[in-house]
Amino acid sequence: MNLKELSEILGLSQTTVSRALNGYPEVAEATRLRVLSAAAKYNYRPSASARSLATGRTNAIAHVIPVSTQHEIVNPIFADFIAGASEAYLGHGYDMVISVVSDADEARAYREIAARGSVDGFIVHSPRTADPRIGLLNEIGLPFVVHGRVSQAEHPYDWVDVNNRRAFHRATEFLADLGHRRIALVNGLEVMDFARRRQDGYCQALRGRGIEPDPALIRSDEMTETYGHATARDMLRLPDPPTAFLVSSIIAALGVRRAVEEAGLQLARDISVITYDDELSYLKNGNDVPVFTATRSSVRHAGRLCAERLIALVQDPGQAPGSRLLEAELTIGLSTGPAPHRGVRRATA
Amino acid sequence: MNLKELSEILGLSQTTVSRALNGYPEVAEATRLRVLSAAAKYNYRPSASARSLATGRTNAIAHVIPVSTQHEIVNPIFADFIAGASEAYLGHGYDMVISVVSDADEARAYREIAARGSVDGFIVHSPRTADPRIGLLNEIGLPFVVHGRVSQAEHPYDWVDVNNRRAFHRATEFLADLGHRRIALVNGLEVMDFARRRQDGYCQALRGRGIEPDPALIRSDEMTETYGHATARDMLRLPDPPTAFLVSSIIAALGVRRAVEEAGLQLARDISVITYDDELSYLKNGNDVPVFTATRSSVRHAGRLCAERLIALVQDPGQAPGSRLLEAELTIGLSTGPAPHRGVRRATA
DNA sequence: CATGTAATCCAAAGCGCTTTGGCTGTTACC
DNA sequence: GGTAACAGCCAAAGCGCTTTGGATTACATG
Repeated sequence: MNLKELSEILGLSQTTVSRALNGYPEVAEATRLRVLSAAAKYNYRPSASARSLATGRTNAIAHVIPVSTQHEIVNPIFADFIAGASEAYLGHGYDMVISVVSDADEARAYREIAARGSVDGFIVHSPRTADPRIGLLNEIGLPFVVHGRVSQAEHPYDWVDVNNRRAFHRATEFLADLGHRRIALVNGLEVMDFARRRQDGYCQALRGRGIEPDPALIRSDEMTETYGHATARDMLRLPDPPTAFLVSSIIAALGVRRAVEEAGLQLARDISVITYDDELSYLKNGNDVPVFTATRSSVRHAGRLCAERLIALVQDPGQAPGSRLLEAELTIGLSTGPAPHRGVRRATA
Repeated sequence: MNLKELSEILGLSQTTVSRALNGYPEVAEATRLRVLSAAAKYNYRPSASARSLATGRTNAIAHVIPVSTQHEIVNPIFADFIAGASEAYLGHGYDMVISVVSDADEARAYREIAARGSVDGFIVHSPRTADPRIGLLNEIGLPFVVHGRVSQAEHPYDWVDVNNRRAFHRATEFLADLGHRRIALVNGLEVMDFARRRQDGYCQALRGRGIEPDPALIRSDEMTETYGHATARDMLRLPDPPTAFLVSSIIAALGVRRAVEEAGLQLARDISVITYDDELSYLKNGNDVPVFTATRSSVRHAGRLCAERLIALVQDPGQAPGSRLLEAELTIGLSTGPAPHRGVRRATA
C-alpha cells in the first residue's frame, strides 16, 4: 500500500492524505480522521526511502563502534548503552544504524556514511584523548554527540560523560582512609579519554595523601576478565604487593577477584577491591548487597541521554553545543576493608 | 555532490555515469576509468535513499532484539554476535539496523519495519520454542534467518544454530564419567528454544546412565551473574546438594563459581562446573588453559554465518530454506574433577 | 451585491537515483 | 557498396513521498 493507492481509495489527493497523516493544519478534522482510520486499516506506512528522499531527513542515527585491529573486542558495555539509546529512538521514531568499523579506516567510514546520506547524525563511541573524529565530524557537518569526552579538542562539541576523575578520586581516598597505601589501578586502554581521567583522579588523590603513584601498580588495557586476572596475579607476586585494587570495569574486577582467591587471599580482609560499575543488566553488582564496593553510574542511562540530545540536535541544528556531566555514586559493598597490618597477609598466604 | 553534478563535470549523461559506477558492460573501459577517478576525486556516493527508491533494495538488514518487559536485559552475547555479522555486512556493503523491541509489541514492530521498507531482510534473535515470528515473517514475505531454531514451526525456514542437545549430552556424560550423580543444570530462560534443547540433552544423558533428573537441580532464568550465584548458593544448601553444575553461559558460571567459593568449597576438587562458552571477546575462558571445562562455540562466528546466509537470500530470493548446524567443542579446563567421596565434602566445609 | 478572507483541497514539481528503449557511429561481412 | 551487428552513449520515465503555489468554495463584510 502506497500513498497513491491510499489516496485513490479515499477519493482525496496525495497532498491531502500526506498532510493529514503528518499533522498539518490545512486539513479538516473530519477528513483527517477518515484518512487516519484508512491508513490504520490498510497498515499504510510511508516508504522510508521515498520520504527521506523528499525531506532530506532519514530519521536514522549512526552508531560507529570502533574495533581495534589488534584487539577485535566489541565492548560489552555497548549492549546496555544501545538499550538505553533505543528507548529514546523508539519514542521518537528513529532507527539505529550500527557500523562496526576497524579504527584503521574509521575516517573513511564516517565520510562514506555521511556522503550516502543514510543517517541524520552520529553517536561517537569510545573517544580517545586526542580523537581526530571530532575535527572530522565538524568538517562533515552532521550533528553528533560523544559518549565521553575528548580532552584535546580544538572545537566545542556535544557530549555526555561521567565525572570519571572525581569518581576515581573519591574511590582512592576511600581506600586511603581505610589505611591502604599500596593501591593498584587496573585501568582501561591508555588511549581512551576516560582512562586518562580516571588515572588523573587516582594519582591526584594519592598525592593528596602523600603517596607517590607507583608505575608498577598502574596498568592499562582492554578491560576483559583475563586482563583483570593476569594483572592482579602479577601484582600480587610483587615484592611489595598492593593491598587494594581500583578497577575500571566490573568485568575486569571479576578477574581480579579470581586472582585474589587463587592466591589464597580473602576479599575485604586481605585485599580490598573497588570497581567502576556500569550497572550492566546481565552483570549486576549483587542483588541487594553490592558484591563490590563500586563507583556506579548507569551506562544505559548515558545511552538514553546521548540519543535524546542527538535527536534534539537533529531537529533543531542551530543549538549551541551542550554537555551533561553525570556523577558516579560510591556504594559500599563487601569487597573493601581496612588495610591489613604489615606481615599479617603473608602469614595467611 | 550528486549524480547530476558529477555527470555535468564529466560531460556525460547520468545514465552513463551510473552504469559506469555500477559495473554495467555498456560503457567503454576508458570512460569507466574516467568516471571512477572523478567519483573518487569528489568523494561521490550515491544517495542511499534515492538508490533504494529506484531499485527497491535498501542494502540494510534489521536485527530485532527482543527485550522482555519483565527482564529488560539486553543479552551481552549480542555484542559479539553483531561483531561477527558486521564482518559480513562490511564486505557486502550492507547496513545493520537495530531495533530493541519489547516482546509485547514485537509483531507490530516487524510489520512496521517491513511496511516502511527500510530493510531487505531480518535476523531473528532469541527464538522461542513456539515462536510466532516465523509465521509472521513468512506472511510478511521478507527473507529472514534465525539465530537458533524454533522447535514448533509449521513452515521451513532458514537458521544457523549450535547442536545444543549434543553439547549438553556430552557434557553431562563427561560429568557422569567422573562419577558425578548429582548434576545440576543452570539453564537459560525456559521459553528459549536453545534452553529446551540443552535440557533435553542433559536429561537424556542422565537417563542413559540410569539417573532420573531431579527437578530440584534444574533451574531456568535469564543468564546473569547474580542468577548463577543465587541458584548455586541455594542448591548447595540442599540436603543432598549437587557435586557438579552444568551452566548455560559463562556469565552465569562466574556467579556459580562465586557461590562455590563463598561456601568454602574448591572448584574441581569439591564441585565440578562445566559451562557453555560463547567465546565472548571480553570474557574469554582463560588465556592458554581454559578456566572452565566448557562446551564451546563462537557466537561471533554464528553471527557471521547468519549475516552471510541472509545476504545470499536477499540477493537470490528463490532459494530453498537452508540451515547450518554447528558443533560445540568440549574443552577440558580446571573446573572439573572426579566426584568427591560421600561425606568428604561436608567435612571440608 | 461585490469582494476580501479563511478553510479545504489539489496538480505538479522535485528529491537523486536506476533503467527502459532508443539513437548514433563504427566495424564486419557478403 | 550495402547492410547487419554491435559498441557506446543518451533522454526520459518512474520509484513514493513532500511541498510549493494555486484553485475552489463558503462565509462574512462593506
